Amino acid sequence: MDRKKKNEIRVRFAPSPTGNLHIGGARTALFNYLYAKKNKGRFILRIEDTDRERSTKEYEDNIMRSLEWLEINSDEGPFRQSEREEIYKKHIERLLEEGKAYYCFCTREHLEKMRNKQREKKEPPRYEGKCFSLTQKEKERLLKEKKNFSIRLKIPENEILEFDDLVRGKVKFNTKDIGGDFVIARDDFSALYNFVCAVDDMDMEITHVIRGEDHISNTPKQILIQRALGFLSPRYAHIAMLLGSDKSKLSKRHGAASVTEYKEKGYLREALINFIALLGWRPPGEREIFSLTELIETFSLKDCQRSGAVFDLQKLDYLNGYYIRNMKREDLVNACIPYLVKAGLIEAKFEEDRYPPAYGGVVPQASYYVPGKKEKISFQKLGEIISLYQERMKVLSEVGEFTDYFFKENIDYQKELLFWKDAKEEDTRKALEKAASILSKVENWKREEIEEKMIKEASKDKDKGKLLWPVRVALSGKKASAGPFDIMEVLGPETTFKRLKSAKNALKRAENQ
RNA sequence: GGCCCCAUCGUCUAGUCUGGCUUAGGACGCCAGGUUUUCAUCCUGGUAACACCGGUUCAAAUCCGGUUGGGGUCACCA
Repeated sequence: MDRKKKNEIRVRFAPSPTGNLHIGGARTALFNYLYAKKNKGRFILRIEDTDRERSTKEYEDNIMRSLEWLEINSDEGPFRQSEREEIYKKHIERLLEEGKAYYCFCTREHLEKMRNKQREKKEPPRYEGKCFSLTQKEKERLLKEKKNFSIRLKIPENEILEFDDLVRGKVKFNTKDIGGDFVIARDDFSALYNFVCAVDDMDMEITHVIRGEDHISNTPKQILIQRALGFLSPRYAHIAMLLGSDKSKLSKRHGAASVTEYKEKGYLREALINFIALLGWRPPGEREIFSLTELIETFSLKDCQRSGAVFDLQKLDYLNGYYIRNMKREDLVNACIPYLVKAGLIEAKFEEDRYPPAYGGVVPQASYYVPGKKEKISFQKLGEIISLYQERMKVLSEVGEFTDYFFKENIDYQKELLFWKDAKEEDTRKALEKAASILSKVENWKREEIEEKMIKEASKDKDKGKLLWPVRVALSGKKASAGPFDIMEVLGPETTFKRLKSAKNALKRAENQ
Protein backbone atom coordinates (compact mmCIF):
# COMPACT_ATOMS: atom_id res chain seq x y z
CA MET A 1 0.00 0.00 0.00
CA ASP A 2 1.26 3.46 -0.84
CA ARG A 3 2.17 5.42 2.20
CA LYS A 4 0.33 8.58 2.85
CA LYS A 5 2.00 11.85 2.13
CA LYS A 6 1.86 14.53 4.72
CA ASN A 7 -1.53 16.29 4.83
CA GLU A 8 -2.75 14.18 1.97
CA ILE A 9 -6.47 13.70 1.86
CA ARG A 10 -7.53 10.10 1.56
CA VAL A 11 -11.11 8.95 1.10
CA ARG A 12 -12.64 5.61 0.37
CA PHE A 13 -15.69 4.03 -1.16
CA ALA A 14 -16.45 0.77 0.59
CA PRO A 15 -19.30 -1.16 -1.00
CA SER A 16 -20.23 -4.67 0.00
CA PRO A 17 -20.65 -7.00 -2.98
CA THR A 18 -24.09 -8.22 -2.04
CA GLY A 19 -25.83 -6.65 -5.02
CA ASN A 20 -25.19 -4.66 -8.15
CA LEU A 21 -23.91 -1.14 -7.66
CA HIS A 22 -26.86 0.80 -6.36
CA ILE A 23 -27.53 4.28 -7.63
CA GLY A 24 -27.18 5.58 -4.08
CA GLY A 25 -23.85 3.81 -3.78
CA ALA A 26 -22.78 5.37 -7.04
CA ARG A 27 -23.56 8.77 -5.61
CA THR A 28 -21.56 8.07 -2.47
CA ALA A 29 -18.67 6.93 -4.66
CA LEU A 30 -19.00 10.08 -6.74
CA PHE A 31 -18.92 12.41 -3.74
CA ASN A 32 -15.84 10.66 -2.40
CA TYR A 33 -14.20 10.79 -5.79
CA LEU A 34 -15.01 14.47 -6.25
CA TYR A 35 -13.72 15.34 -2.81
CA ALA A 36 -10.48 13.48 -3.43
CA LYS A 37 -9.89 15.00 -6.84
CA LYS A 38 -10.83 18.48 -5.74
CA ASN A 39 -8.32 18.29 -2.90
CA LYS A 40 -5.56 16.51 -4.80
CA GLY A 41 -6.09 13.53 -2.57
CA ARG A 42 -6.49 9.84 -3.19
CA PHE A 43 -9.61 7.80 -3.72
CA ILE A 44 -9.45 4.28 -2.39
CA LEU A 45 -11.73 1.41 -3.27
CA ARG A 46 -12.38 -1.21 -0.63
CA ILE A 47 -14.60 -4.23 -1.05
CA GLU A 48 -16.35 -5.06 2.20
CA ASP A 49 -16.88 -8.75 1.71
CA THR A 50 -16.78 -10.00 5.27
CA ASP A 51 -20.23 -11.50 4.85
CA ARG A 52 -19.18 -14.62 3.00
CA GLU A 53 -22.74 -15.83 2.65
CA ARG A 54 -24.00 -12.89 0.69
CA SER A 55 -20.91 -11.60 -1.08
CA THR A 56 -20.27 -12.82 -4.62
CA LYS A 57 -17.66 -12.29 -7.26
CA GLU A 58 -20.38 -11.40 -9.75
CA TYR A 59 -21.56 -8.48 -7.65
CA GLU A 60 -18.02 -7.36 -7.11
CA ASP A 61 -17.46 -7.39 -10.86
CA ASN A 62 -20.63 -5.45 -11.39
CA ILE A 63 -19.54 -2.80 -8.91
CA MET A 64 -16.12 -2.52 -10.52
CA ARG A 65 -17.48 -2.30 -14.02
CA SER A 66 -20.18 0.17 -13.08
CA LEU A 67 -17.62 2.48 -11.51
CA GLU A 68 -15.44 2.05 -14.57
CA TRP A 69 -18.33 2.95 -16.81
CA LEU A 70 -19.03 6.04 -14.75
CA GLU A 71 -15.32 6.84 -14.94
CA ILE A 72 -15.05 7.01 -11.20
CA ASN A 73 -11.60 5.50 -11.05
CA SER A 74 -9.80 4.61 -7.87
CA ASP A 75 -6.22 5.53 -7.06
CA GLU A 76 -5.74 2.52 -4.82
CA GLY A 77 -7.43 -0.80 -4.53
CA PRO A 78 -9.59 -2.64 -4.75
CA PHE A 79 -8.68 -3.98 -1.36
CA ARG A 80 -10.72 -6.91 -0.21
CA GLN A 81 -11.45 -7.43 3.43
CA SER A 82 -11.58 -11.15 2.84
CA GLU A 83 -7.86 -10.93 2.10
CA ARG A 84 -7.07 -9.02 5.27
CA GLU A 85 -8.41 -11.39 7.89
CA GLU A 86 -5.04 -11.83 9.59
CA ILE A 87 -4.84 -8.12 10.29
CA TYR A 88 -8.23 -8.06 11.98
CA LYS A 89 -7.43 -11.16 13.95
CA LYS A 90 -4.30 -9.61 15.41
CA HIS A 91 -6.20 -6.56 16.54
CA ILE A 92 -8.92 -8.67 18.11
CA GLU A 93 -6.41 -10.76 20.00
CA ARG A 94 -4.76 -7.65 21.29
CA LEU A 95 -8.04 -6.23 22.56
CA LEU A 96 -8.78 -9.54 24.24
CA GLU A 97 -5.39 -9.52 25.96
CA GLU A 98 -5.85 -5.97 27.10
CA GLY A 99 -9.27 -6.78 28.47
CA LYS A 100 -10.94 -4.28 26.17
CA ALA A 101 -12.88 -7.06 24.51
CA TYR A 102 -14.21 -10.29 25.93
CA TYR A 103 -15.65 -13.67 25.04
CA CYS A 104 -19.41 -13.99 25.11
CA PHE A 105 -20.98 -17.42 25.23
CA CYS A 106 -24.59 -16.34 25.14
CA THR A 107 -26.56 -18.29 22.59
CA ARG A 108 -28.48 -16.62 19.85
CA GLU A 109 -31.64 -17.99 21.38
CA HIS A 110 -30.85 -16.41 24.71
CA LEU A 111 -30.11 -13.07 23.08
CA GLU A 112 -33.24 -13.24 21.02
CA LYS A 113 -35.29 -13.91 24.13
CA MET A 114 -33.73 -11.00 25.95
CA ARG A 115 -34.38 -8.67 23.07
CA ASN A 116 -38.01 -9.66 22.87
CA LYS A 117 -38.46 -9.15 26.58
CA GLN A 118 -36.94 -5.71 26.36
CA ARG A 119 -39.12 -4.82 23.44
CA GLU A 120 -42.20 -5.91 25.33
CA LYS A 121 -41.24 -3.70 28.20
CA LYS A 122 -40.76 -0.89 25.67
CA GLU A 123 -37.12 -0.78 26.55
CA PRO A 124 -34.44 -0.36 23.90
CA PRO A 125 -32.75 -3.67 23.06
CA ARG A 126 -29.44 -3.90 24.80
CA TYR A 127 -26.85 -6.50 25.75
CA GLU A 128 -26.60 -6.52 29.52
CA GLY A 129 -22.96 -7.56 29.70
CA LYS A 130 -23.53 -10.93 31.31
CA CYS A 131 -20.40 -12.62 29.95
CA PHE A 132 -18.13 -9.77 30.92
CA SER A 133 -18.28 -10.98 34.50
CA LEU A 134 -17.27 -14.53 33.63
CA THR A 135 -14.33 -15.72 35.70
CA GLN A 136 -11.15 -16.89 34.07
CA LYS A 137 -12.01 -20.47 35.05
CA GLU A 138 -15.50 -20.38 33.60
CA LYS A 139 -14.18 -18.89 30.43
CA GLU A 140 -11.54 -21.57 30.01
CA ARG A 141 -14.04 -24.30 30.70
CA LEU A 142 -16.49 -23.01 28.12
CA LEU A 143 -13.72 -22.59 25.60
CA LYS A 144 -12.61 -26.16 26.22
CA GLU A 145 -16.13 -27.43 25.76
CA LYS A 146 -15.94 -25.79 22.33
CA LYS A 147 -19.00 -23.73 23.05
CA ASN A 148 -19.84 -21.24 20.36
CA PHE A 149 -18.88 -17.74 21.29
CA SER A 150 -18.64 -14.24 19.99
CA ILE A 151 -16.30 -11.44 20.92
CA ARG A 152 -17.67 -8.24 22.30
CA LEU A 153 -16.13 -4.85 22.77
CA LYS A 154 -16.39 -3.42 26.27
CA ILE A 155 -17.78 0.07 25.98
CA PRO A 156 -18.19 2.89 28.51
CA GLU A 157 -21.54 2.73 30.27
CA ASN A 158 -22.57 6.33 30.32
CA GLU A 159 -20.35 8.71 28.51
CA ILE A 160 -21.21 11.54 26.19
CA LEU A 161 -19.13 11.53 23.06
CA GLU A 162 -19.34 13.76 20.05
CA PHE A 163 -17.89 14.03 16.62
CA ASP A 164 -17.81 16.92 14.23
CA ASP A 165 -19.66 15.95 11.10
CA LEU A 166 -18.54 17.89 8.06
CA VAL A 167 -22.04 18.29 6.74
CA ARG A 168 -24.11 18.21 9.92
CA GLY A 169 -21.94 19.87 12.49
CA LYS A 170 -21.59 18.46 15.99
CA VAL A 171 -23.31 15.14 16.55
CA LYS A 172 -23.57 13.96 20.14
CA PHE A 173 -24.33 10.53 21.44
CA ASN A 174 -24.39 8.73 24.74
CA THR A 175 -22.68 5.38 24.96
CA LYS A 176 -25.64 4.04 26.92
CA ASP A 177 -27.77 4.26 23.78
CA ILE A 178 -25.52 2.03 21.73
CA GLY A 179 -27.13 -1.17 22.94
CA GLY A 180 -24.45 -2.46 25.22
CA ASP A 181 -21.17 -4.17 24.44
CA PHE A 182 -21.48 -5.10 20.82
CA VAL A 183 -20.11 -8.05 18.90
CA ILE A 184 -16.98 -7.40 16.91
CA ALA A 185 -16.07 -10.93 15.84
CA ARG A 186 -17.42 -14.45 15.40
CA ASP A 187 -15.94 -17.52 17.09
CA ASP A 188 -13.50 -18.10 14.24
CA PHE A 189 -12.17 -14.62 14.92
CA SER A 190 -13.66 -13.35 11.67
CA ALA A 191 -14.47 -9.71 12.31
CA LEU A 192 -17.77 -7.97 11.74
CA TYR A 193 -18.57 -4.86 9.78
CA ASN A 194 -18.01 -2.12 12.32
CA PHE A 195 -14.72 -3.62 13.37
CA VAL A 196 -13.23 -4.16 9.94
CA CYS A 197 -14.46 -0.78 8.86
CA ALA A 198 -12.85 0.97 11.81
CA VAL A 199 -9.61 -0.96 11.43
CA ASP A 200 -9.36 -0.40 7.70
CA ASP A 201 -10.10 3.28 7.91
CA MET A 202 -7.13 3.62 10.23
CA ASP A 203 -4.93 1.15 8.45
CA MET A 204 -5.53 2.73 5.08
CA GLU A 205 -5.01 6.11 6.66
CA ILE A 206 -8.36 7.41 5.58
CA THR A 207 -8.69 11.06 6.53
CA HIS A 208 -12.32 11.61 5.56
CA VAL A 209 -15.15 9.13 5.65
CA ILE A 210 -17.90 10.30 3.32
CA ARG A 211 -20.89 7.99 3.42
CA GLY A 212 -24.66 7.83 3.63
CA GLU A 213 -26.62 9.15 6.56
CA ASP A 214 -27.68 5.60 7.40
CA HIS A 215 -24.19 5.13 8.82
CA ILE A 216 -24.51 7.86 11.41
CA SER A 217 -25.49 5.35 14.05
CA ASN A 218 -22.46 3.21 13.25
CA THR A 219 -20.09 6.08 13.77
CA PRO A 220 -20.05 5.95 17.60
CA LYS A 221 -19.27 2.25 17.48
CA GLN A 222 -16.45 2.77 15.05
CA ILE A 223 -15.03 5.62 17.09
CA LEU A 224 -15.13 3.42 20.19
CA ILE A 225 -13.29 0.65 18.37
CA GLN A 226 -10.66 3.04 17.14
CA ARG A 227 -10.26 4.44 20.63
CA ALA A 228 -9.83 0.96 22.10
CA LEU A 229 -7.19 0.27 19.51
CA GLY A 230 -5.49 3.56 20.29
CA PHE A 231 -5.99 5.24 16.96
CA LEU A 232 -7.24 8.61 15.92
CA SER A 233 -10.55 8.62 14.10
CA PRO A 234 -10.94 10.09 10.64
CA ARG A 235 -13.27 12.99 10.02
CA TYR A 236 -16.80 12.08 9.06
CA ALA A 237 -19.23 13.51 6.55
CA HIS A 238 -22.67 11.95 6.37
CA ILE A 239 -24.50 12.87 3.24
CA ALA A 240 -28.27 12.77 2.91
CA MET A 241 -30.03 9.67 1.62
CA LEU A 242 -31.41 9.12 -1.82
CA LEU A 243 -35.17 8.71 -1.53
CA GLY A 244 -37.89 7.10 -3.61
CA SER A 245 -41.05 8.98 -4.53
CA ASP A 246 -42.57 7.88 -1.20
CA LYS A 247 -39.66 9.53 0.60
CA SER A 248 -38.28 6.30 1.97
CA LYS A 249 -34.76 5.08 1.31
CA LEU A 250 -34.36 4.35 -2.40
CA SER A 251 -34.42 0.64 -3.12
CA LYS A 252 -35.30 -1.96 -5.71
CA ARG A 253 -39.00 -1.63 -5.05
CA HIS A 254 -38.84 1.95 -6.36
CA GLY A 255 -37.96 0.62 -9.81
CA ALA A 256 -34.55 0.59 -11.39
CA ALA A 257 -32.00 0.89 -8.66
CA SER A 258 -28.72 -0.30 -10.10
CA VAL A 259 -26.34 1.58 -12.33
CA THR A 260 -26.46 -1.34 -14.73
CA GLU A 261 -30.18 -0.97 -15.22
CA TYR A 262 -29.86 2.70 -16.08
CA LYS A 263 -27.01 1.95 -18.42
CA GLU A 264 -29.06 -0.69 -20.20
CA LYS A 265 -32.04 1.61 -20.55
CA GLY A 266 -29.81 3.99 -22.42
CA TYR A 267 -28.90 6.64 -19.92
CA LEU A 268 -25.59 8.32 -20.63
CA ARG A 269 -22.90 8.31 -17.99
CA GLU A 270 -22.59 12.08 -18.28
CA ALA A 271 -26.29 12.54 -17.57
CA LEU A 272 -26.34 10.09 -14.70
CA ILE A 273 -23.29 11.68 -13.10
CA ASN A 274 -24.65 15.18 -13.54
CA PHE A 275 -27.99 14.13 -12.12
CA ILE A 276 -26.85 12.29 -9.02
CA ALA A 277 -24.30 14.96 -8.24
CA LEU A 278 -27.10 17.49 -7.97
CA LEU A 279 -29.07 15.25 -5.64
CA GLY A 280 -28.09 16.54 -2.25
CA TRP A 281 -25.43 18.91 -3.42
CA ARG A 282 -25.50 22.19 -5.26
CA PRO A 283 -22.72 24.65 -5.94
CA PRO A 284 -23.36 28.38 -5.66
CA GLY A 285 -24.95 29.84 -8.75
CA GLU A 286 -27.72 28.68 -10.99
CA ARG A 287 -25.86 26.43 -13.36
CA GLU A 288 -27.12 22.86 -13.53
CA ILE A 289 -25.13 21.30 -16.34
CA PHE A 290 -21.77 19.98 -15.21
CA SER A 291 -19.21 17.64 -16.67
CA LEU A 292 -17.22 15.42 -14.32
CA THR A 293 -14.28 17.80 -14.58
CA GLU A 294 -16.46 20.77 -13.79
CA LEU A 295 -17.94 18.92 -10.84
CA ILE A 296 -14.46 18.31 -9.50
CA GLU A 297 -13.64 21.99 -9.75
CA THR A 298 -16.74 23.11 -7.89
CA PHE A 299 -17.29 20.34 -5.37
CA SER A 300 -17.40 21.12 -1.69
CA LEU A 301 -18.83 19.27 1.28
CA LYS A 302 -20.12 22.58 2.58
CA ASP A 303 -22.67 22.66 -0.20
CA CYS A 304 -24.11 19.28 0.72
CA GLN A 305 -27.73 19.09 1.69
CA ARG A 306 -28.71 17.79 5.09
CA SER A 307 -32.11 16.42 4.08
CA GLY A 308 -32.83 13.49 1.81
CA ALA A 309 -33.35 13.94 -1.92
CA VAL A 310 -36.08 12.26 -3.94
CA PHE A 311 -34.85 10.61 -7.10
CA ASP A 312 -36.86 12.29 -9.86
CA LEU A 313 -36.78 10.25 -13.04
CA GLN A 314 -38.29 13.05 -15.12
CA LYS A 315 -35.37 15.30 -14.43
CA LEU A 316 -32.95 12.51 -15.27
CA ASP A 317 -34.81 12.05 -18.57
CA TYR A 318 -34.53 15.73 -19.29
CA LEU A 319 -30.80 15.73 -18.59
CA ASN A 320 -30.30 12.60 -20.64
CA GLY A 321 -32.15 14.15 -23.57
CA TYR A 322 -30.04 17.23 -23.18
CA TYR A 323 -26.82 15.24 -23.31
CA ILE A 324 -28.05 13.18 -26.25
CA ARG A 325 -28.84 16.34 -28.19
CA ASN A 326 -25.32 17.57 -27.56
CA MET A 327 -23.55 14.40 -28.65
CA LYS A 328 -21.37 14.22 -31.71
CA ARG A 329 -23.17 12.28 -34.39
CA GLU A 330 -20.60 9.52 -34.56
CA ASP A 331 -20.73 8.99 -30.81
CA LEU A 332 -24.50 8.89 -30.88
CA VAL A 333 -24.52 6.30 -33.64
CA ASN A 334 -22.06 4.12 -31.81
CA ALA A 335 -24.11 4.42 -28.68
CA CYS A 336 -27.34 3.55 -30.49
CA ILE A 337 -26.15 0.57 -32.50
CA PRO A 338 -26.37 -1.93 -29.64
CA TYR A 339 -29.99 -0.92 -29.15
CA LEU A 340 -30.80 -1.36 -32.82
CA VAL A 341 -29.23 -4.78 -32.65
CA LYS A 342 -31.18 -5.63 -29.54
CA ALA A 343 -34.39 -4.51 -31.24
CA GLY A 344 -33.61 -6.92 -34.08
CA LEU A 345 -33.52 -4.11 -36.62
CA ILE A 346 -29.93 -4.67 -37.65
CA GLU A 347 -27.34 -7.38 -37.31
CA ALA A 348 -23.74 -6.64 -36.58
CA LYS A 349 -21.01 -8.81 -38.01
CA PHE A 350 -17.51 -8.51 -36.72
CA GLU A 351 -14.28 -9.46 -38.31
CA GLU A 352 -13.14 -12.76 -36.98
CA ASP A 353 -10.60 -11.60 -34.47
CA ARG A 354 -12.58 -8.62 -33.33
CA TYR A 355 -15.42 -8.68 -30.91
CA PRO A 356 -17.37 -5.85 -29.36
CA PRO A 357 -16.12 -4.80 -25.97
CA ALA A 358 -18.23 -6.47 -23.35
CA TYR A 359 -19.36 -3.17 -21.97
CA GLY A 360 -20.56 -0.40 -24.25
CA GLY A 361 -18.70 0.71 -27.29
CA VAL A 362 -18.80 -0.75 -30.72
CA VAL A 363 -15.96 -1.85 -32.91
CA PRO A 364 -15.99 0.52 -35.88
CA GLN A 365 -14.82 -2.28 -38.16
CA ALA A 366 -18.11 -4.04 -37.77
CA SER A 367 -20.49 -4.38 -40.70
CA TYR A 368 -24.21 -4.00 -40.32
CA TYR A 369 -27.00 -5.78 -42.12
CA VAL A 370 -30.73 -5.56 -42.10
CA PRO A 371 -31.99 -9.04 -41.27
CA GLY A 372 -33.25 -10.80 -44.37
CA LYS A 373 -31.48 -8.44 -46.72
CA LYS A 374 -28.18 -9.11 -48.42
CA GLU A 375 -26.56 -5.71 -48.71
CA LYS A 376 -24.79 -3.91 -45.92
CA ILE A 377 -26.15 -0.82 -44.30
CA SER A 378 -23.36 1.66 -43.86
CA PHE A 379 -22.37 3.43 -40.68
CA GLN A 380 -23.02 6.62 -42.61
CA LYS A 381 -26.56 5.56 -43.40
CA LEU A 382 -27.22 4.58 -39.79
CA GLY A 383 -25.99 8.03 -38.87
CA GLU A 384 -28.48 9.68 -41.20
CA ILE A 385 -31.32 7.69 -39.72
CA ILE A 386 -30.36 8.14 -36.09
CA SER A 387 -29.65 11.83 -36.29
CA LEU A 388 -33.26 12.38 -37.35
CA TYR A 389 -34.12 11.39 -33.80
CA GLN A 390 -31.31 13.02 -31.90
CA GLU A 391 -33.60 15.81 -30.73
CA ARG A 392 -36.37 13.43 -29.85
CA MET A 393 -34.67 10.76 -27.81
CA LYS A 394 -34.75 10.77 -24.04
CA VAL A 395 -33.08 7.40 -23.62
CA LEU A 396 -31.04 5.42 -26.12
CA SER A 397 -33.32 2.40 -25.89
CA GLU A 398 -36.02 4.39 -27.69
CA VAL A 399 -34.04 4.40 -30.92
CA GLY A 400 -35.60 1.15 -32.13
CA GLU A 401 -39.23 2.15 -31.84
CA PHE A 402 -38.43 5.53 -33.39
CA THR A 403 -36.55 4.34 -36.44
CA ASP A 404 -37.92 0.87 -37.16
CA TYR A 405 -39.65 1.99 -40.37
CA PHE A 406 -36.29 2.66 -41.99
CA PHE A 407 -35.36 -0.99 -41.64
CA LYS A 408 -38.64 -2.68 -42.37
CA GLU A 409 -39.62 -3.63 -45.89
CA ASN A 410 -43.36 -3.12 -45.50
CA ILE A 411 -45.46 -1.02 -43.20
CA ASP A 412 -48.79 -2.04 -41.75
CA TYR A 413 -50.85 1.08 -42.12
CA GLN A 414 -53.63 1.97 -39.80
CA LYS A 415 -56.14 3.45 -42.18
CA GLU A 416 -57.44 6.23 -39.90
CA LEU A 417 -53.92 7.45 -39.27
CA LEU A 418 -53.57 8.51 -42.89
CA PHE A 419 -56.43 11.00 -42.59
CA TRP A 420 -55.56 14.58 -41.76
CA LYS A 421 -58.11 16.11 -39.42
CA ASP A 422 -61.54 15.65 -41.02
CA ALA A 423 -60.18 14.56 -44.40
CA LYS A 424 -61.94 11.75 -46.24
CA GLU A 425 -60.46 8.80 -48.07
CA GLU A 426 -60.86 10.59 -51.35
CA ASP A 427 -58.88 13.62 -50.09
CA THR A 428 -56.19 11.39 -48.75
CA ARG A 429 -55.80 9.44 -51.97
CA LYS A 430 -55.58 12.68 -53.91
CA ALA A 431 -52.93 14.02 -51.56
CA LEU A 432 -50.81 10.90 -51.97
CA GLU A 433 -51.15 11.04 -55.73
CA LYS A 434 -50.33 14.71 -55.77
CA ALA A 435 -47.24 14.12 -53.72
CA ALA A 436 -46.06 11.35 -56.02
CA SER A 437 -46.44 13.55 -59.05
CA ILE A 438 -44.57 16.45 -57.47
CA LEU A 439 -41.80 14.20 -56.30
CA SER A 440 -41.37 12.67 -59.73
CA LYS A 441 -40.15 16.10 -60.87
CA VAL A 442 -37.41 16.24 -58.28
CA GLU A 443 -34.06 16.14 -60.06
CA ASN A 444 -31.62 16.10 -57.18
CA TRP A 445 -33.00 13.90 -54.40
CA LYS A 446 -31.97 16.09 -51.52
CA ARG A 447 -33.96 17.45 -48.65
CA GLU A 448 -33.71 21.04 -49.88
CA GLU A 449 -35.20 20.43 -53.29
CA ILE A 450 -37.81 18.01 -51.99
CA GLU A 451 -38.88 20.47 -49.34
CA GLU A 452 -38.96 23.40 -51.72
CA LYS A 453 -41.20 21.65 -54.23
CA MET A 454 -43.45 20.03 -51.66
CA ILE A 455 -43.89 23.18 -49.60
CA LYS A 456 -44.69 25.15 -52.72
CA GLU A 457 -47.48 22.75 -53.52
CA ALA A 458 -48.68 22.36 -49.95
CA SER A 459 -48.83 26.13 -49.52
CA LYS A 460 -51.52 26.39 -52.15
CA ASP A 461 -53.83 25.44 -49.35
CA LYS A 462 -53.76 27.35 -46.09
CA ASP A 463 -53.50 24.09 -44.23
CA LYS A 464 -50.27 22.44 -45.31
CA GLY A 465 -51.18 19.37 -43.33
CA LYS A 466 -53.70 18.35 -45.98
CA LEU A 467 -50.86 17.31 -48.23
CA LEU A 468 -48.06 16.69 -45.81
CA TRP A 469 -49.71 14.65 -43.08
CA PRO A 470 -50.79 11.73 -45.27
CA VAL A 471 -47.37 11.73 -46.91
CA ARG A 472 -45.55 11.62 -43.62
CA VAL A 473 -47.76 8.81 -42.34
CA ALA A 474 -47.32 6.94 -45.63
CA LEU A 475 -43.56 7.11 -45.16
CA SER A 476 -43.35 6.30 -41.48
CA GLY A 477 -46.59 4.60 -40.61
CA LYS A 478 -46.51 6.59 -37.39
CA LYS A 479 -48.58 9.19 -35.65
CA ALA A 480 -45.42 11.03 -34.71
CA SER A 481 -42.12 10.97 -36.54
CA ALA A 482 -39.37 13.09 -38.01
CA GLY A 483 -40.33 15.49 -40.82
CA PRO A 484 -41.33 14.02 -44.19
CA PHE A 485 -38.61 15.73 -46.21
CA ASP A 486 -35.88 14.42 -43.97
CA ILE A 487 -37.39 10.96 -44.09
CA MET A 488 -37.62 11.01 -47.88
CA GLU A 489 -34.02 12.00 -48.33
CA VAL A 490 -32.83 9.16 -46.12
CA LEU A 491 -35.28 6.65 -47.53
CA GLY A 492 -34.38 7.45 -51.15
CA PRO A 493 -36.75 7.91 -54.10
CA GLU A 494 -37.41 4.24 -54.72
CA THR A 495 -38.71 3.45 -51.25
CA THR A 496 -40.51 6.77 -51.07
CA PHE A 497 -42.61 6.05 -54.15
CA LYS A 498 -43.16 2.51 -53.02
CA ARG A 499 -44.56 3.66 -49.70
CA LEU A 500 -46.81 6.31 -51.21
CA LYS A 501 -48.22 3.58 -53.39
CA SER A 502 -48.71 1.03 -50.68
CA ALA A 503 -50.38 3.64 -48.48
CA LYS A 504 -52.80 4.24 -51.32
CA ASN A 505 -53.40 0.51 -51.56
CA ALA A 506 -54.05 0.39 -47.87
CA LEU A 507 -56.81 2.94 -48.41
CA LYS A 508 -58.35 0.74 -51.07
CA ARG A 509 -58.16 -2.33 -48.92
CA ALA A 510 -59.79 -0.45 -46.12
CA GLU A 511 -62.63 0.59 -48.44
CA ASN A 512 -63.34 -2.98 -49.39
CA GLN A 513 -63.53 -4.16 -45.86
C1' G B 1 -40.64 2.39 21.54
C1' G B 2 -35.08 4.40 22.60
C1' C B 3 -31.51 7.16 20.12
C1' C B 4 -30.07 10.11 15.94
C1' C B 5 -31.01 13.14 11.63
C1' C B 6 -34.08 16.37 8.83
C1' A B 7 -38.07 20.25 7.47
C1' U B 8 -38.60 26.51 1.29
C1' C B 9 -42.98 25.33 -4.99
C1' G B 10 -45.32 18.27 -6.89
C1' U B 11 -39.62 17.25 -7.35
C1' C B 12 -34.20 19.04 -7.17
C1' U B 13 -32.90 23.50 -4.93
C1' A B 14 -31.08 29.34 -4.06
C1' G B 15 -31.65 32.38 0.04
C1' U B 16 -30.59 30.51 6.51
C1' C B 17 -24.23 30.65 9.17
C1' U B 18 -23.22 36.88 8.85
C1' G B 19 -31.84 38.88 10.46
C1' G B 20 -33.69 44.03 6.58
C1' C B 21 -31.43 44.08 -0.49
C1' U B 22 -37.41 38.88 -1.23
C1' U B 23 -43.79 41.28 -4.41
C1' A B 24 -38.94 34.22 -1.71
C1' G B 25 -34.89 33.22 -7.25
C1' G B 26 -33.59 29.08 -10.75
C1' A B 27 -34.26 24.09 -12.88
C1' C B 28 -37.49 19.69 -13.93
C1' G B 29 -42.71 18.77 -14.31
C1' C B 30 -47.39 20.79 -15.46
C1' C B 31 -50.56 24.62 -18.15
C1' A B 32 -51.02 28.36 -22.08
C1' G B 33 -49.04 30.76 -26.40
C1' G B 34 -45.32 31.19 -30.52
C1' U B 35 -42.28 28.41 -34.34
C1' U B 36 -43.96 23.79 -37.04
C1' U B 37 -47.46 19.12 -41.55
C1' U B 38 -47.09 15.49 -36.64
C1' C B 39 -43.88 14.54 -32.55
C1' A B 40 -39.67 16.53 -30.46
C1' U B 41 -36.42 20.70 -30.17
C1' C B 42 -36.36 25.90 -29.51
C1' C B 43 -38.63 30.69 -27.63
C1' U B 44 -42.27 33.46 -24.45
C1' G B 45 -45.54 33.58 -20.44
C1' G B 46 -48.04 31.21 -16.36
C1' U B 47 -48.79 27.68 -12.11
C1' A B 48 -46.78 26.58 -7.40
C1' A B 49 -43.42 26.82 -1.32
C1' C B 50 -40.93 29.36 3.74
C1' A B 51 -45.09 22.69 8.28
C1' C B 52 -47.33 24.84 12.85
C1' C B 53 -47.21 27.64 17.52
C1' G B 54 -44.72 30.75 20.68
C1' G B 55 -40.40 33.83 21.86
C1' U B 56 -36.20 37.45 20.76
C1' U B 57 -36.12 42.00 17.60
C1' C B 58 -37.87 48.26 15.06
C1' A B 59 -37.58 43.96 11.56
C1' A B 60 -37.46 36.55 11.03
C1' A B 61 -37.77 31.87 5.63
C1' U B 62 -33.36 33.45 8.23
C1' C B 63 -31.94 33.39 15.60
C1' C B 64 -34.15 30.50 20.09
C1' G B 65 -37.81 27.03 22.28
C1' G B 66 -41.75 23.78 21.65
C1' U B 67 -45.31 20.99 18.60
C1' U B 68 -46.25 18.28 14.38
C1' G B 69 -44.56 15.63 10.32
C1' G B 70 -40.93 12.69 7.65
C1' G B 71 -36.61 9.68 7.54
C1' G B 72 -32.61 6.65 9.51
C1' U B 73 -31.00 3.11 13.02
C1' C B 74 -31.33 -0.29 16.98
C1' A B 75 -28.10 -8.40 14.15
C1' C B 76 -22.71 -13.28 15.54
C1' C B 77 -25.76 -8.05 7.81
C1' A B 78 -23.04 -4.37 5.68
